[in-house]
Amino acid sequence: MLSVPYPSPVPPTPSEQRPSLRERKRARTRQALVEAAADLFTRNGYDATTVADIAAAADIGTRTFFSHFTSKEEVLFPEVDQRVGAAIEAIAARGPADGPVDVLARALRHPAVAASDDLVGPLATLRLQLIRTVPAVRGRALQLQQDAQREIARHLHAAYPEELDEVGAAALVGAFVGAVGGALDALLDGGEPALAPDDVRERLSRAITVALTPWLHRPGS
Amino acid sequence: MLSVPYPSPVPPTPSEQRPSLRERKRARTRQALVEAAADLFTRNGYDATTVADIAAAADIGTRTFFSHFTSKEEVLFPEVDQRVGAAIEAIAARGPADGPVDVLARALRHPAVAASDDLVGPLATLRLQLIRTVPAVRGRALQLQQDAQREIARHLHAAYPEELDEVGAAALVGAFVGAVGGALDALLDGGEPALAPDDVRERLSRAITVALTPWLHRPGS
DNA sequence: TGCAAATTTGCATCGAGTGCGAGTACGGTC
DNA sequence: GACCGTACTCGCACTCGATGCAAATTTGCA
Repeated sequence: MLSVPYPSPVPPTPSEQRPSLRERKRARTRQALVEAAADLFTRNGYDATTVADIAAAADIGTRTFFSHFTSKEEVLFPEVDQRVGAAIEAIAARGPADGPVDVLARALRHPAVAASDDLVGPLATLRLQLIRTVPAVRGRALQLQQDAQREIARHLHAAYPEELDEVGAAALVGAFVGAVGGALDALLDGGEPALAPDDVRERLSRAITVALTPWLHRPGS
Repeated sequence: MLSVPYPSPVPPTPSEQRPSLRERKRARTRQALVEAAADLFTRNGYDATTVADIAAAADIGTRTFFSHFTSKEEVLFPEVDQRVGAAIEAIAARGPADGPVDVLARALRHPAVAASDDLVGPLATLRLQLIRTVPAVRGRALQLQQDAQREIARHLHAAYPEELDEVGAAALVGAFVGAVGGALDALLDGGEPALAPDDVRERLSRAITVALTPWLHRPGS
């Protein structure tokens, strides 16, 4: 549960300062949208909630919603960047004795599958449930996961330029994420539509164990 | 083109006979939509082509499009079922000496990653290009891939009930598909937006080799 | 020939998402 | 503290994907 220092949006980036009033205000609005959306999705369902509803609940013009999020689904994935960042940090913080597999295994323990977990906050449970029930949300989650994979693969290759070429790194990361994702999917399959955070946490841990066992005994590649 | 004496069973799918006139007609219409869509997407681009355009080009009412395909993206994936079917066949046709890994490796050689390849027909190249450039199409492709994974995992578990439990099978399939997908993604990364079928075929083959190498030497799980 | 089921299609409607342009708030300056 | 450039807000009009509904047409079959 590492916290990233500053969100630093797009503007000139006050290279190491407290965000300006304007930025704080914008962040607050954004947060209000996320919370309003979570509340409405929970109470009325995803499809039954319109963007206009969300904006109204956050006391914001409908049009403004789309200046914070490019689509309705996006509001469910507010902190993707930080997750990928955590995985990349894990790669950077590797020990001299660690091989690619070790590093990846450790990286997955923290930020995990990039979109299916994150058991923190009120969004987490809701998000997981919507991923499993709303096609549009699932599609978006899978896209973000793929983006994260690409990013991680790039860094992994950079960390082990001699052992892993770009394709090999991509294959390895894909195998890891695919294995954990598949296992988690199977484990979640039996559960209720709305799973308790602790239950999810437990199952995720089990999924990672199952998925990684084949590797931990013999370093692939 | 031989005609078979028909005992005329039930309306829903004469499961092993020549399709009825109604069904043939419907299939023809469907095919016309696919071809019209492919043509328009190629010439004008995906976003610039509306569903109404497609329907008009196929000389069909706009509303009817949605009785054949549930969404605009769907028209790019007309034969998913057959692909998954091929993979499942490969599992069913396994030899006595084959382990799960062998079977999967063979299954992937034929229908492959379910959505990123299929190098046959005029749709293939176009589809691959659109998957890489249009978010909506990519999202849909990833969903179909995940569905296929689930299905294959279920069958693999059924084929090896003792060696693989459900979660293990899902993890294994996820690892395979993830590895191939990741490798293919990396290999395609350098290429042009529109890749020649032969090029894609060659790269896919290479991706599978790279992805599967770690397993081929020692059966995981 | 005639009826029941399936298909096609037009029409109305909803909601996501975008371009445009005016209004408003903020940041930095003199 | 007033001033101006810039970023953010937000209403309006509009396009397009998608769905419900019901009438018209076609096919299957007795």
